Amino acid sequence: MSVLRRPTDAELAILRVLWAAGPSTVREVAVEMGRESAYTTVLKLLQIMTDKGLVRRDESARTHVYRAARSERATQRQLVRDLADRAFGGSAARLAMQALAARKASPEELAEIRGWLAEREGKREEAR
Amino acid sequence: MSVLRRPTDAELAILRVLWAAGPSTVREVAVEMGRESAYTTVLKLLQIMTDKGLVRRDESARTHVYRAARSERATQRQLVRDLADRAFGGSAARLAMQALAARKASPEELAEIRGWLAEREGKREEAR
DNA sequence: CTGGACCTACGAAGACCTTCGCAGGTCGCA
DNA sequence: TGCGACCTGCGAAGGTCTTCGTAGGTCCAG
Repeated sequence: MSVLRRPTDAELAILRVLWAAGPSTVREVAVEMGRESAYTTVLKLLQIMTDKGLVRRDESARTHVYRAARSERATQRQLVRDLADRAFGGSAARLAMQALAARKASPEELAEIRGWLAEREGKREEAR
Repeated sequence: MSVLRRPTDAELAILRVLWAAGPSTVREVAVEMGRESAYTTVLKLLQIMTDKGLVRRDESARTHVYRAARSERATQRQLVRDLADRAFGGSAARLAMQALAARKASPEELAEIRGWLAEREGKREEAR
């Protein structure tokens, strides 16, 4: 288990599967990822990720079962923070604005954000 | 000039300097980055980045002058899109929400975002 | 003119990432 | 019992990233 680092691309692809499908075997992950990578590639990656602490392995059965060590949300936050630091001078708010500008958001999503901001505003008012 | 790829960490650190300081020589970039990396490391990176098309080099003088090939904004958008695809199912709006939740934004920033959303809302109304 | 300060180019080392083949063990069914 | 299907662990190849020393050229102050 080495230092905490952000997941690499291939690792993130595997985490996505684990988050969506829950605890899975190597084969399940490999199938879910299509035929893009060989079975042993997925296996190796999962072994490495276990060493890094990105996933946990249940070895009680012969066929091991892997699950993500951190939640999707927590990982997303880490990635966002990381990107904010590397490319937005540490400002997650500026990152958010670029994100909203970069891609059309659905009306539902915009509404959700407005709601979130309103709630936030409410809290600030309370704090006075 | 190879395929289009996202800038690596070290490359991004250099781009940050170029965006902030404008066209610069290797020495200027190296000084700006402190004593963390040797002069020749910065030089090599800038040479590689020139090959990749990330920076442009003016060789008219003996001491070359480098400038970022793409604007900070455009690069930020690329990075945001990339992260949205890799970790947010392609939804930049969900990324934006995580960003707002991940770090406290200043009131000014929140106000700016509200303003932006209001403007957006206005456009939608207009479009009816 | 000559030494020191500077510049670019190059090559190589070492660390990671990603890929996959192969070896060797286990399981279950015909 | 024996064979095929499966599993894990291992090792190595090939790519990228990052680092920096060294070589060789230019410039200018003394």
